[in-house]
Parts: sequence; structure tokens; C-alpha cells
Amino acid sequence: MTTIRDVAKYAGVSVSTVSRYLNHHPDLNEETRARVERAVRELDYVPSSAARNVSRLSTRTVGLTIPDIQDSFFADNAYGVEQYLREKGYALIYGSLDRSGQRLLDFIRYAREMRLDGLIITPEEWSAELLDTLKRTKMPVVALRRRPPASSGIPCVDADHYQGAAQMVEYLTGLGHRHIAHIVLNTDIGRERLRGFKDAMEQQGLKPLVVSVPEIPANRTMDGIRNGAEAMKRLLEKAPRVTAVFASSDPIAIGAMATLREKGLRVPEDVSVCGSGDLEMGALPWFRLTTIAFERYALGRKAAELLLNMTGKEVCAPSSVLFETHLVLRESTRAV
Amino acid sequence: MTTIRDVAKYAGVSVSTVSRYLNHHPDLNEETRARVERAVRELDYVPSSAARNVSRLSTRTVGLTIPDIQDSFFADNAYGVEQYLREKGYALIYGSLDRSGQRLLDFIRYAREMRLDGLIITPEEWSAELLDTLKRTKMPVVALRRRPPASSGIPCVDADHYQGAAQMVEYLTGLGHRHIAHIVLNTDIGRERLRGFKDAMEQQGLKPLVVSVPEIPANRTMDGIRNGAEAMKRLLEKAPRVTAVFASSDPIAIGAMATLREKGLRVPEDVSVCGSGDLEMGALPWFRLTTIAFERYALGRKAAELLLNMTGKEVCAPSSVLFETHLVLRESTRAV
DNA sequence: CTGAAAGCGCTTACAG
DNA sequence: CTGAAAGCGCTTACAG
Repeated sequence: MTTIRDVAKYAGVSVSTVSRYLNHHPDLNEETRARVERAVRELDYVPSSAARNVSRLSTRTVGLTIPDIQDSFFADNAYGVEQYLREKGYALIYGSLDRSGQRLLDFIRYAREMRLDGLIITPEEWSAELLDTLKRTKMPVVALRRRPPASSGIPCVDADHYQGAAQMVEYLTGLGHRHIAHIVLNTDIGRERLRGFKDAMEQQGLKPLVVSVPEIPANRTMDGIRNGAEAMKRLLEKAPRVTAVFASSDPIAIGAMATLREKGLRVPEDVSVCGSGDLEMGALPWFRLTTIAFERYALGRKAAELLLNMTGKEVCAPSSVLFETHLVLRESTRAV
Repeated sequence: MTTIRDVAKYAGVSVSTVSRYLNHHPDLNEETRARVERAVRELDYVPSSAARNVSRLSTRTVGLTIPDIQDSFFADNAYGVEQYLREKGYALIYGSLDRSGQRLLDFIRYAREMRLDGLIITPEEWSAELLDTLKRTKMPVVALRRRPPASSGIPCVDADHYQGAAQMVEYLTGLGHRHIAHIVLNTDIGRERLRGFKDAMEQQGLKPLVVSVPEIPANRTMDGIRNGAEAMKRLLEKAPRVTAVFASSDPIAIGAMATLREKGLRVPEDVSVCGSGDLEMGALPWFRLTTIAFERYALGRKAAELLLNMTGKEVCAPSSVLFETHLVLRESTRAV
């Protein structure tokens, strides 16, 4: 492995000079710079980031958690994060979580060993252990598309799912629907949507009909579909009069559609179905799913921006930001 | 930041002893070990991996490229890689490529700076620059689900798509189909499938009918669907007598189905459609897609295994491995 | 504009 | 079983 010393020797300069070249130091004689450049090229020298990091204060790197590599929204979020970080000269390290709380803990440990400058995380659950670890870690943290407990002081960046759900209820009731069911997703975000659904329904003097998805989370598209199909079966038994189903995610909505199809019920003629999240798949001709959309890319960017702000010496009061949602109207819903 | 020196002072031992504790050195008096353990815990000390890496030879870390974070197969591959690496005590760093050749080059650079022990990559194209960079890098490399040119000497792990395509042709002709079209994917793997298709067709004395997907690659599910829909339109104009369509990927097959649906043609009554890859989505009741499957998890594991073998001092002749494929028969195909 | 030297936080022979 | 010292590959004041 060739080191900075080899380069210095080859170029006939001191190690300090090579270091200056590597760090784009302005005070460098043009001729020396050319000599060093040549040496670096000819020796095919690549500086060691480990060595660099021991003698520096910051690694200029942040960690971003991959909640589940099948999570359909992650790519857009991550892209926003990456773009912003790149502009600011920061590197990004991904931590694959696979929906496991232990993996997150492992990644936080790793981040500490690496001396990362900050963390953008998307935990499935805010366990006491996680919260405690985060507090001890003393590393800037922002939650992306997740809602940390207010007491944690961790800022979050998310879409305003409460508002989104309320918009959807308003739209459905505007179409004349009175018997509207909500298929709940049991996550922090799902609970936000549930709140929005309930409040909006009650405000209209309607009874909020709610059915839960059988299993735990379900960020994976196919799990969501399976869960949605199962939930729809229950719903049909429990409330056959329902005319509209508002699912807490698009996969759940698609699963619900599968069950309706199986039972010989047509969408939207017999039942209107809508989801949330604006999964690309929902636009396919088989589904034409009405849904709630939000800016995935912008969310990622904003999370990165918040994080880097917290990186400064002073603790700027970190405030969460919720993005507005908007409805995407397609043919899976219609007036009763 | 607390350092090893702080821990040593706190525990009343030397820095070497703390280091021994951290590295699970066997020769450590039980009482000292307890003292150090306590100090580490009370000071909440986490060793710096950067510092550790400068004084060690290996980082025991390998890099794995994420071709496109939307790539539906990536998760399973990555999981296999992670599992194996974890068993062997190696860490994994992901590099997001976003289908950009430049990003791969950047990641290779990064890997060199990090002094990673090896790389598992999935490039879209084997450009001369990439091949050259890889050669200069002197780092063990294996290609996963991609086919490097034989001259590069880079081993690859992939499914035997040639064989898979041949199996599919055999199945379709067994059903009595004579006019079979193949929608080609313009990637190294797509070309393998094309070869298999052509050879198998010709062997049966049939004319291989081929239509290309309009755009470049298309690992993203939705791009594949769009491309498949477009290709199917062309195919219908070019060869209206076709009774079976073998698409080079499942998204392409689904796109083809969308076009057939739009034209009022039924699957499989009017046209049989099948794909390749065994995307989970293909199992949905709307598609019931016949396809070609292979072990995604095992592929990842094997790639990691090959790589670690190359890590040893001696250059073991690296040999590629191709996994067998098998057909998944569903209701999108039937006898003419 | 450049070099010598100290230091970053670890690990690793080498003694004892 | 433990410590003192040298070293890993860089960066960064400090001189000049």
C-alpha cells in the first residue's frame, strides 16, 4: 500500500506538502503542486480515510437507516438526503435495519465507532432502550417518516398524515359516502392517519368504522397487500354496508381490492377504495388507486438539512417539520 | 470524546491492557478485566474504528453496491451477503449507484480510501473505464447478477439465465405454442436470456421472434412495466399471430399484459404471457404470472463466500458460479 | 510557500 | 499477566 510518505519521497517534497495538496490548500507553488500531482497519479495513491479521520475532528459523514430495503418510499427519501449531503460535501453511510430494533441499536453503535457526525433514522418502534441509547450517544439525530415521542426532543420530518387522512374523509363524504371504513396500520404513522380519520369523521357527525390489519407493521409491499386482503375480509363480515374503504397504505388498499374482487364486488361500482402514500404501482390500469401523496424527495432533503443544522457548535432548537399532503384522484373512488 | 487513555487512567491500568480487553485477548487477569469493563461502561466508551484501522492491516469490511434501490431483487441478494459476512465477522458498507456508472467509480474510490477488503458489484455496463479502474484497484471483486467480460478475470455469481430461457421455451412449445415472441431486455443478463431463447427456438425448428424494449435498462419495476407495455404494442403490430409472449423480466411481462388488456385481448385465453425473475408482485390475482425463479438469497451468500475466499493471501483461481433456475407455473400461460 | 515535529487514538511486538 | 514504546498514515500548528 502506498502512503503519503512514498508520494512525498517520489515527488521530492515533504509529507506536509503532499498533505496540503490533498486538502487543496491554497498556498502551494504551482510547480510543486504539479510535481505532487504527478507523483500521486503515477503511484496511483489514494489517501486512507481512517488515517485522515484520526487526526481530524469530524468525519463529515452521516448515517442513514434503511428501515426495510423493500420499503417503497425509501429510495426517494434517500435520494433527497444524498443530494443535500453531497452539495454540502458530506458522505453518507447506509445502515440496513430489516425492521429489527436490534439492528438499529447495532447501527448506532457502529455510527459511534465511526464517529459519524449525525444520524437520520426510521425506527419501527420507539423502545425505551432505543430512546435511552440515543440520549447517551450525544450525536445529532433526526427521525425521518417516523414520530419520536415528544419527550425525546428528537426532531422529525414527515408528511402531515393527520391532515392527509382528514382530506380524504372530506373528499369521500363530498362524494356522498356515509359508511366509510378505515383499515388501520399499526405504526406511529398509521396512528396519525387514524387520528385524522376519526376526528374528521366525527366532525361530520359520522361514525368512524375501523378495522385493523392483522399483523405487525408491513412496509413491504407484499406484506401490506396480504394484510389488506385479510383486513378486508374481516371488514366485509363486520360491516357489509360499507361503501368506501380508506386504507392506511396503498398496498393495504390493493390487498382490499383483491378481496373485493374475489368476493365478486366491483371497485368503484360497489365499493370505493382509496389508500395513502402514492405508491407508483397504484397507477397501474388494474388499480387506478385514489390516494394521498406527499413529497418524498423533499422529505429526505429536509431531514438532511435539519441534521446538518444540528451539527453546528450551538444547539439550535431543533423543530420538526411536517409536509403538506395532497390527494391524487383516480378511478377507484366515485360518488355513491 | 473519551479515549482509550481516559479509560486506562480511570481503571488504573495501562493503555495496552485496555486494548487487550477491547480485543478479547485471552491473557487477562479476571480482576483487571472486570476493572476495565467497569471503566468502559461508566465512561460509556466506544473505541474509534478509524484509529483502530490505521494500526491494523485489514478493516474486515466489504463494500456492496446497490444497483438501484428500487431493484426488486436487491434486498434478497443483500440479505444473503450480509448473513454470510456477519457469520465471518465482516462488516458491510452499501454504495448506492442509482444506475450511474460515475457513481460506481466514485464508490470504488471510496472503497479504496476506506481500505475495504473487497467489493461485490452490480454495474449496469462494463465500460472500459470501469474495467481499467477495477484492474488498477487490486482489490478482490466479484460481480453479482451481472456478467463481466471473460477477459476481465472477474468472477461472477448469477442465475443461469440462458438455461432458464431455454426451459421456458421448452415449456411453451410443450403447450403447443409455435409463434412465440421474446421481449428483450438490453442488459448483459437480458442478452443471456435472448441467447437461450434463440438457441432453444432454433433447436425446435421454430423462428425466434424478437422485439426490444424501447429504452435502456429498466430495473425499476415501473420502468419495466412501461417499457413492456410499449414493446407489446410494437409486437402486436409486427406479429399479430403471436400466441405466447416470453418477457425478459416480470415487470415487462406485466406491462405487456397491460397493453393486451387495453386492446381487449385476454391472458391466457388469447395470448399466453410469461416473465422471468419471480417478482413477488407477479403472484397477485390480477397477474398470476408464469415465470422463471432462482435463489436470490443463495446468490448473495455465494457472492460473499467467493469474495472472502479471494481475500486470502494466495490468489485462488476465482471461478464464477451460475445457479440453476426453475419454472414457476401459474395461470398466465396455457395450451393453445 | 515549505519543512520538521508533535499529535490523533489505537495496536502490537518486546520485555519483564 | 502487564506496561512502555514504537508505529500506523495522516493533519496541523509552528517556524522560517
